[in-house]
Amino acid sequence: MDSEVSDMDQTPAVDNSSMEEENAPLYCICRKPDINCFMIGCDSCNEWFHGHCINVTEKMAKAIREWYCQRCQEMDPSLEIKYRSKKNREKDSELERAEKRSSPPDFKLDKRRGSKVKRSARMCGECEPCRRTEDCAQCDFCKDMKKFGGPNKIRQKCRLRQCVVRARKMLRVRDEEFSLRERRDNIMHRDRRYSDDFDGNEMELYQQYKKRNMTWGSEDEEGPVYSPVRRKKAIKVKHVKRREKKFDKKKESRRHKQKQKHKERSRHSNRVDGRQTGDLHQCLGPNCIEAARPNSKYCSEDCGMKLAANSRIYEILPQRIQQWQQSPCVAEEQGRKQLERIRREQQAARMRLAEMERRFHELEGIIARAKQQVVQQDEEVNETDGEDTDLQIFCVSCSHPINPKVALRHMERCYAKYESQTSFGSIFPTRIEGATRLFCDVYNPQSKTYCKRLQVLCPEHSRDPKVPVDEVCGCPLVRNVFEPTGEYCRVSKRKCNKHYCWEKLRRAEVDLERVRVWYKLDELFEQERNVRTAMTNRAGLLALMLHQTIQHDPLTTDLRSNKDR
DNA sequence: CGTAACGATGTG
DNA sequence: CACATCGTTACG
Repeated sequence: MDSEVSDMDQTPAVDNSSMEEENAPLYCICRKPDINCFMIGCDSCNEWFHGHCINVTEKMAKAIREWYCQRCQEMDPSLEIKYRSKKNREKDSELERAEKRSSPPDFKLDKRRGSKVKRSARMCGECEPCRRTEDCAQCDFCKDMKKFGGPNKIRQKCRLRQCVVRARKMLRVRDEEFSLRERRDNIMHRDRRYSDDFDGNEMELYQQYKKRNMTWGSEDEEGPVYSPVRRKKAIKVKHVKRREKKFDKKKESRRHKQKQKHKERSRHSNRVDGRQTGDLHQCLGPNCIEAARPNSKYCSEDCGMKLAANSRIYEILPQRIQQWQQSPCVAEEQGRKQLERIRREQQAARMRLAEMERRFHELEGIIARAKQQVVQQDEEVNETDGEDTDLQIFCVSCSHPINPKVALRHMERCYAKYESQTSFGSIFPTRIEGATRLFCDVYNPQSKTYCKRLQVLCPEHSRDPKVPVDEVCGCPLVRNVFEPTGEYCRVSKRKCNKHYCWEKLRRAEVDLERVRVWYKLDELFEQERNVRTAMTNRAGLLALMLHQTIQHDPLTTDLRSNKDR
């Protein structure tokens, strides 16, 4: 009997290794998990069987009303497979389909045997948790339930009622709640029971099933029993879509897992090798004759320190320092060059910054002067350039058609409207010394951020000031786009559509450039710091001890000859 | 990989 | 229809 069981275990093992879930519930004579194929349940023992293992097709099952497995029939010869009458077949088939053929084995109340315990894909029906009927009211899942005043967000069965065998591991009782040992014992015990459950002459049965294959007839061109291709064909339609996805994913992850396993294995073996060779050695300490401690090269810490001081610091280090000083350091040279370059760029950036600051003040001057202009009334006549009225413009923000005359004004406002609906912040306030009016920097207590728009351009935190009636536009007029004429637009600011918000835009232009230069400076500073750290760390104690430069004399050693040989 | 959340679905 | 609880998914 024992030998038979082990034989039985071996047969499916061929395939088991490739099945991803070690803990998936096993079914059928083949003791394999639910593999997405058509399955039929025994109405006596409630075990589920893969259709192809026992040569029952989905079509055939339609005609079956009650079905009993080989083993049950042998134990109780009165059990007979019952078929539907042709009349009822059509009617009942829909109903029965759900119960009989669902895969994985769906809910099934064991009414016939009088037991109240359910068996399902997630319930073995026999373990203590499965038999338990009351919720503990203590675990997180219970506390989530409505009846215990919870929000019903988790919606899982009480931890104490999660099946030991089939429930997903994460749902079972948490480790803290049971001592580890206790749990391990439980599981082992239960696993035994389960395989015992199916210990009968399974090999024999299997052979018999195989022999009987012909008697069932094979109308559904059932191929070889273990062909994976055929298995796919038999997947129950209802769940196919979802499950196929899952399958693909699992395949992926399995491949991944194998890789990981391999890595782990090799790492592990390395470690073991290293350890085992150092079994009982003499302490490596200078002049020490004691045995080394296990897992150490020395008999004591003292010896380790002594050796380090003697051989490493007093002997190796001076040599290394000498060696280091003998050859010129290429990296050092490169570092110096980089520093030079960085400094040059910094210089340039500072100049640019100064230039921008000058432009900044210049612009403010221009604006101040412009404000002193007086509004010229007769300009309004010239302003009526009605020749373009049939031209249509669409706002870039809201895409509404707008009058070209007010286009600038509209788009500016429209943009501001949308822009102020979003935030653009950082958790740090700006700290640039000596810079005036750059970032908005308004603090938002909700998101705990400081606004990082340009101050002049931030519609969220600053509104354009209301224009007094008598204010002049004052935009410096130009000829051929770039040549300033020295004159200013003298239309009333409220009416000037040509130069809408010109101060704002000009300021933004300057500020943007200033920000860019600051960024550049920041970047350069970072680079400088990196290069400097690299240079100071070079030829440090640790580096000297860890690395050494081998001096190849170019005259006597030809590196290539070594390789070519 | 575990957790939280939630739609889906079977049950009473 | 409410409830129980499953399977899936987004997320950290």
